[in-house]
Amino acid sequence: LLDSPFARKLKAFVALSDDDLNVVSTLDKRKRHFAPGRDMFHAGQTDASAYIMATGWACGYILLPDGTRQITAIKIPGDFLGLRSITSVDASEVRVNDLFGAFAGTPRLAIAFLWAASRDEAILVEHLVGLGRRSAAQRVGHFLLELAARLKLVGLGDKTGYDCPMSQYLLADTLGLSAVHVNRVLRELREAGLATFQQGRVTLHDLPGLIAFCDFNPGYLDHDGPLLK
Amino acid sequence: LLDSPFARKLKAFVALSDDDLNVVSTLDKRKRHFAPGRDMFHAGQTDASAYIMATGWACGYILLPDGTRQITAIKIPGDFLGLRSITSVDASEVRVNDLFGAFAGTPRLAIAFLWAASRDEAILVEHLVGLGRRSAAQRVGHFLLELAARLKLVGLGDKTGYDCPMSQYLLADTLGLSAVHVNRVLRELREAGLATFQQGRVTLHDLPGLIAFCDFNPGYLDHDGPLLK
DNA sequence: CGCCTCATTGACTAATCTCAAATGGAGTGG
DNA sequence: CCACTCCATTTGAGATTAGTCAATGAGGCG
Repeated sequence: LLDSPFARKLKAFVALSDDDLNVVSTLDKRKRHFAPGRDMFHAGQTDASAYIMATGWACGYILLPDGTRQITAIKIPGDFLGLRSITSVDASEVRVNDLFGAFAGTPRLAIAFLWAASRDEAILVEHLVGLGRRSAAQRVGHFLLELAARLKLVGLGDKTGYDCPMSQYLLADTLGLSAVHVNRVLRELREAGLATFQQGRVTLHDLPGLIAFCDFNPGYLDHDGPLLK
Repeated sequence: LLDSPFARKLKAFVALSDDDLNVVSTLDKRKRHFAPGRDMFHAGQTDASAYIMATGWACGYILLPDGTRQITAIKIPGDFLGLRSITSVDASEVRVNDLFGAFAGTPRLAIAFLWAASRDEAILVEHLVGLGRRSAAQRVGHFLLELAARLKLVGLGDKTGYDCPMSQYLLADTLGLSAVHVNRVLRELREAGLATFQQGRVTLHDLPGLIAFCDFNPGYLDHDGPLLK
């Protein structure tokens, strides 16, 4: 339990005592399972619960009246969320009251949560920048690199790459592109020897090259924090 | 003081007692002034202060190595921020410790701050959706409508429109477009009789028409809250 | 006046989307 | 095992959107 993805992530950036970690593990009590494609939350739902992902991937999204979809966040194990599952997801339900209770006794834990929230916002901002000002190829590459870094932090993936359950359609709706164009860009990256996205597996063939190509700066993923904002 | 834009905004969504409002006004003590174009914060700066805007406009932005800029947020009076000023800005500096002190005695105030933070995130998400899935014209119109709603909440603007100090370049960097294209889109909106953006003034000639055209749903600006996330 | 910045417009280019079709694997029922 | 369907991927061709480059005005300001 002390080695859950969530605890792993917090430990990487906020010094937590064994007592703090024990409190974290008590939050992990109420386990729930979600089938692939199932909605964990609905828009506007004011629920007194949230979830910490243990296994699986999930995304948050908005549907527009013309039928298009924009994915607003991709969540992996260790992330805090209220979203929709992509793959089969195991998550711990956390009641708001439990959370406040946990904070009362362990202030460092509150700081860790604030740090995590601040990081989530930084990720959101980085996606905004990508949608606004990066080319399709840079956007795709940047996203693949971000996922690699986030997964590594919770102990997933390896030197060569990582497993990624997203279809090219999901990638398209995440990056504001058409699925057709995502496919073409992936081919470009593959032919340039930078990265491969195939059969549920992302392989980073030329990490330094890809980082240079996308102007990827991981600072936003391991920032100092938490900032107040 | 009880009628500052910030208090006004909070009051609109969270029931605050006179005591709560008095605590709010104590936060407004440390007034500061920022000249147009001046940076109030620098990237990555881990400062123990934040600001509440009283007058003026500000924006947050990221500069990319190729010289382009993406504006990540536009802030108006009543907003909470750490950013850059567009016009001359008056703001109250708030120390983190003061904030925690204020929360300790007035829990409803903490809820109000959480609500405001949650609303800021909803605005960010809506911009993300716009960049990813809306046409240039819808994006521009949607943004003009959002500003109208946000300004109205803090008592700025009127039935016909509002004053807006943004240049078309700033609008372009906010919406992920080129300044030239922003100009063209504004002309379209003008010729369609929907809205005018000229001489620092936004005039909404056909509000229902513009709302329909942009699929503007203000729900994200006055959501129930605060949600946990 | 001379020098800015911002707004405006035209002509052309480039990026991305849409439509359409072909491919290929995974499951399903016979 | 085979035929069939479903879904994701792949590719091509042409249309559309938005960007780039370039030039001209219009207004503010020393």
